[in-house]
Amino acid sequence: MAASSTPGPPRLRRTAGDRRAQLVRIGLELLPTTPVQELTIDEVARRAGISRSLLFHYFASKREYYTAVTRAAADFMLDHLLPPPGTSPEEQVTGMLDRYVGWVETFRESHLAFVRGASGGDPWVAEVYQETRDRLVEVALTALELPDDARRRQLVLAWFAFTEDLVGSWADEPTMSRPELLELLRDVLDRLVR
Amino acid sequence: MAASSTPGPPRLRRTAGDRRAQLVRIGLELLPTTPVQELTIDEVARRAGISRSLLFHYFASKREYYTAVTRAAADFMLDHLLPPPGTSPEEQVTGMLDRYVGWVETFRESHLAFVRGASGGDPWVAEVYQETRDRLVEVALTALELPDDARRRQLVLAWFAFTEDLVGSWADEPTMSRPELLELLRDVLDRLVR
DNA sequence: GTAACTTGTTGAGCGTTGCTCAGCAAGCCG
DNA sequence: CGGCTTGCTGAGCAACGCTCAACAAGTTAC
Repeated sequence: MAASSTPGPPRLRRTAGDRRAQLVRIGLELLPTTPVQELTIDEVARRAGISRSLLFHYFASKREYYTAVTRAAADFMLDHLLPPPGTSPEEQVTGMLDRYVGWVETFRESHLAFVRGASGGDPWVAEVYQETRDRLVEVALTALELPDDARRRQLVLAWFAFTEDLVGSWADEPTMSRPELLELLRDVLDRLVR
Repeated sequence: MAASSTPGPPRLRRTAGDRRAQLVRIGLELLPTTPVQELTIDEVARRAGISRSLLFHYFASKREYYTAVTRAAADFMLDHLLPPPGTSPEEQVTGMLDRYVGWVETFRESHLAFVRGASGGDPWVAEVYQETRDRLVEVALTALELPDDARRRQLVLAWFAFTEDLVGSWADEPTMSRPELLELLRDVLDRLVR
């Protein structure tokens, strides 16, 4: 009734790809302020200007939706961190470390949201996160020119946890200079894997 | 109607304290299998053999309930980890480390659930977790006989993240002996705070 | 013993949210 | 024009958090 008397904005019809991309993008925009799993379908649909039902047309469940959002966030981060081709191993390590600190400084909220969402209990999200970390460990060990055994993997992964935590609190309250921080992190890593 | 024809178990009336304790205990039992925030009032009430309404009589909201459960879990862990009075500083440090590794080995699932719930997005739960860690940092720095400045705090907290991660994956796949693990952790901590 | 009072306890019901389904409507082809 | 695909919606269900008025099991006062 209201619809026929108030035509409203002309119904916009998008291609499947466009719509999916838009929905994921909205999820990414909401990430900094909302834990992934607490994104409400209602809110996302409202922002996209579509009905709840349509979202379920593209994502079979809420979980599938926020997993897609998480994956997009992970890919975004990987793109930012992975070393450009053709750099020396040493440059790769220092470069990644530097970019990682920069990343946390710049996308503080988003990064926290990602890390949190990851350990926040949902196995699907955790898996995406684990894949991302595994990928980074692989790249790091290659750049360090060290063999990739189980023990070293564990140590580098734990060092990631250390780094995430330290850079996070350091960004809140800088208790040392940026170069000092980078050197400390690098130093801990070196001692661990050798 | 059904109630009058089927008297069922005689309605048990408990004191307020008993009831609260029972509800928190049920929450703790559910913790290993369920992220705190996903505990459903229905499930808890069903296990306690009471109506949903009664739970809301004791806890004003679901959040208040699972925060109480989290706090109980944190207290439980602190009781286990804190050094007994009258031990030397050195014994305190090694003892806590040893007990912590044992803790993760024994209560693997529960501990993961606690850590996860903590970083899982809810500020209230995160606060309980932060208080717990702060408390541990304080004790650790005292035992190490080192001053308690902002920088050292950050480093010890980050070392906790490192330790949690490493002990967790080590428990899954032991890539070194237990004494080696303890020595490595202690070594990293020593180097960091000195 | 019973009336008054406190308080542990419940059932009915509301609003929100994840999810389903039957069907409308916009573009494309014959 | 008729038929087809497919983006899209509205109504509605089930589960969940939460409220509220009222009941009933103990306890105290007379």
